[in-house]
Amino acid sequence: MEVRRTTVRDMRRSNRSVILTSIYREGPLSRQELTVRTSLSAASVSNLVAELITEGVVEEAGSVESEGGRPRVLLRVAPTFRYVVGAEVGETRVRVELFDLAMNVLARADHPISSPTPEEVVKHVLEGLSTVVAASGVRSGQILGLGVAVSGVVEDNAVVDAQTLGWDAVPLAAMLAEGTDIPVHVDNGANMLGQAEMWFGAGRGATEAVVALVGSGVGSALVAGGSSYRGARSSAGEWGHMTIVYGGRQCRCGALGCLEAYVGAEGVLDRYREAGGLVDGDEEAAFVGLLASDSEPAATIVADTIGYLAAGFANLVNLVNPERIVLGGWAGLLLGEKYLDELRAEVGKHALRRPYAQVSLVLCELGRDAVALGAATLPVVHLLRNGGAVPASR
Amino acid sequence: MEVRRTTVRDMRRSNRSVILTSIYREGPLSRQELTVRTSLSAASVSNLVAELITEGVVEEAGSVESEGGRPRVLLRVAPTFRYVVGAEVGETRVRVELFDLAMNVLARADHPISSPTPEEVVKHVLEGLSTVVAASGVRSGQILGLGVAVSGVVEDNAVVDAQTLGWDAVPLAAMLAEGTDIPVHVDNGANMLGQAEMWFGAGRGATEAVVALVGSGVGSALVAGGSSYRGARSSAGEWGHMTIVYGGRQCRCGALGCLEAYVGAEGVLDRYREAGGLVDGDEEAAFVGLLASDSEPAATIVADTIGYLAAGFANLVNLVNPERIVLGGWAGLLLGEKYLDELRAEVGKHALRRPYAQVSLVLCELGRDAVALGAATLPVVHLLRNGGAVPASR
DNA sequence: GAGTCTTAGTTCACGACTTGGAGGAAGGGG
DNA sequence: CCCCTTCCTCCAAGTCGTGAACTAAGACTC
Repeated sequence: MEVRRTTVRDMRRSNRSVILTSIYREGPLSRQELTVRTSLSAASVSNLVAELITEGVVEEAGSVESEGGRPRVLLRVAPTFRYVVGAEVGETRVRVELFDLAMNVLARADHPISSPTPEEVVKHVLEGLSTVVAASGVRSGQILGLGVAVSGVVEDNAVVDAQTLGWDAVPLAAMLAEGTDIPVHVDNGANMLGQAEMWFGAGRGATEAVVALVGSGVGSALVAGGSSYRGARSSAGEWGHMTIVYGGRQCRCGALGCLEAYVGAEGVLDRYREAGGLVDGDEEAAFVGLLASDSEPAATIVADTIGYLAAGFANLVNLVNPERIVLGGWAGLLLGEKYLDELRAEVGKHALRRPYAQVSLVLCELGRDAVALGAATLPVVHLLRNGGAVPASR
Repeated sequence: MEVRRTTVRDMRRSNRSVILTSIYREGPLSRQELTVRTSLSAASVSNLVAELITEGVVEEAGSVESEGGRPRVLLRVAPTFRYVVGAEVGETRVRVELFDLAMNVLARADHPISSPTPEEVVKHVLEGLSTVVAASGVRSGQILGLGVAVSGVVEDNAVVDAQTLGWDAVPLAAMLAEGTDIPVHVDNGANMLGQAEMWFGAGRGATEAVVALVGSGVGSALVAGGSSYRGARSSAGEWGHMTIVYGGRQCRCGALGCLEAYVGAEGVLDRYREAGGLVDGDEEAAFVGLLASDSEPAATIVADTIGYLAAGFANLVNLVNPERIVLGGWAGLLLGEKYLDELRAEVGKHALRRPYAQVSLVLCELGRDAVALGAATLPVVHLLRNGGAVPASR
């Protein structure tokens, strides 16, 4: 129950946002189609669109024949109106990518990092930013914002606690802002990958969904009402540390029986090793080996993993009743590519009939490099929400 | 990312709603306080309040001295502007209560029911409605709406699937609407109890919360952003059938290892019985007996129950990061009254440090009779959302 | 190739809205 | 009785979406 006043200005902004969002999300549209979709009057659509065109946010893009009369003029968000930058901060590298508003990659920069201290990361992100700006030839005033994805809990768009990086209350947004004039947004990596899948991948069209990521660790992004759910203090979605075997295996979080300890790649390989399986090479190679093996212990471990993972999904299905679950993460994809049907069937054994019948389980479509893409959508979300108004500064 | 146009009429309605909601939820307020809270201009507050007073929704309620100048006139929602009715449909009885807008009970009617067929329930709800209307002397045109709480999944405010009642796709709202002119709202019982706790009980002030109900079965109401989260098709919150012991005890839902099979009163007593405990009397008496017993098996069972329940809470804490968990349900209250501290400590063992530090675990304050109260808030929510505009009909 | 039909988009007067500022109302203090 | 402070209301100004009338732009007809 939100309580916010509305002024006549808010109305204008809101309607600009409605129009701009429709054009952006639902491809080129004519004014006439906009009046239908938004239920605004033709007069208002015309008026608002004219304003957006004057400002350069929207442009005409050919026309399409109508049903016998004057052709409809198609409108799209001008891809080169502004540009956005997305950065992915991993444990071993920083990747920075620059996109136009149609989310075409115009430039990319990767930096390996040795020790992921905040200072190091800030330095590499800023260097990457300079690199992609220079490489793309985009003037920095044309850049709408920099979205940064970090694997940790991000509160208030700014402060990061990341156990894997050893960070505690790092004011990353503020640190980055010291080195650039471009507006900075920071968010959690899993949420950003989820965001990318929801906008451009397997989540398109869904409003209630879960993007489940299974890699070495296990996490998820919850999507409620079309946008990511953050909980009270931004740490919602910690699906990997859900207790699934009470009193079971020790998890690296310290608790017993977490889902991650059973279906995270590390946990799976540990179980395989204990069952007498042969684990060699790096984690990913070993995981592939496990899936390829037709030995008896391998089959058991894989079957068990599917069972545990299905129970984890079922818990999501029961608790949040999503319309779609999108499985991703490198281990999740490897498993899913081979055993998606088994997984679906197994979820049915653990979930309640009704919500199970309403959910579809699908695989991520974008691959694991979409994190920077997701991060780059942060400034775009901002733009759409503001109805295309860009900060007056600079 | 919602897309809805805004007109100048919406603006008015929205601002009326903001003012009315503030007055309703934050007690008597003066116009001056309203300008501060809503950030509307004094002129608009005055204008809107005048309108609300003319219509009778709001009334002046004394004045309070200001800081040296003209005293502030307090405003409140007129308790007798309209009335609301809440109904609780249980397996063995139907309870109907009539409230004024201040949620004082003016009349109550209970009907035992033998076989909870839809027809029977509809009949008893309508009879209860007549009874409370007659007993209270309220004209039926003054009744804003009838909220009905059913223990089952309620889609679109209307259609009910309830396994415990043996109902499948029962159009309860439509059936009730045939027997009365009063607008009917139907929702899930757990959500309604949660709603009551959020507005008038242990949930006040929280916006991200979970109301966990432990009785013979186990369920919950998820609250996100101040209102109940329903998921894709209204069945969110099925916390009881979360797998918590993979491959564990058989649950009545058919799956293995559900939380309900361990912490639902029925499951607890089954475990007690298997451990050699003495279970007699009805379920509730037996449960009280278990808690009162100082035998060795009883102590073990209770300790285990606390452990399982804590793991269930921890899963909620990790996944949805609530600021508050409110424990209710008759068994939950019995357990909580005696072992709340142990429960809190145990949750810490299963949950991640960060979200655990952000959540508070408290007991329900309203008792189990608050379901009808919660149901009666449905029409009130409607009224507040519409800014006090009542349907013109009748 | 002029006229006509159909659909798309635009212009404009109108009513509804919020707002800032001026002014009135209501109490206390000298 | 006057002045001060604070709360509240009235009014002119500015903004916005809307419906109706109007223009634009193709296709179709004869």
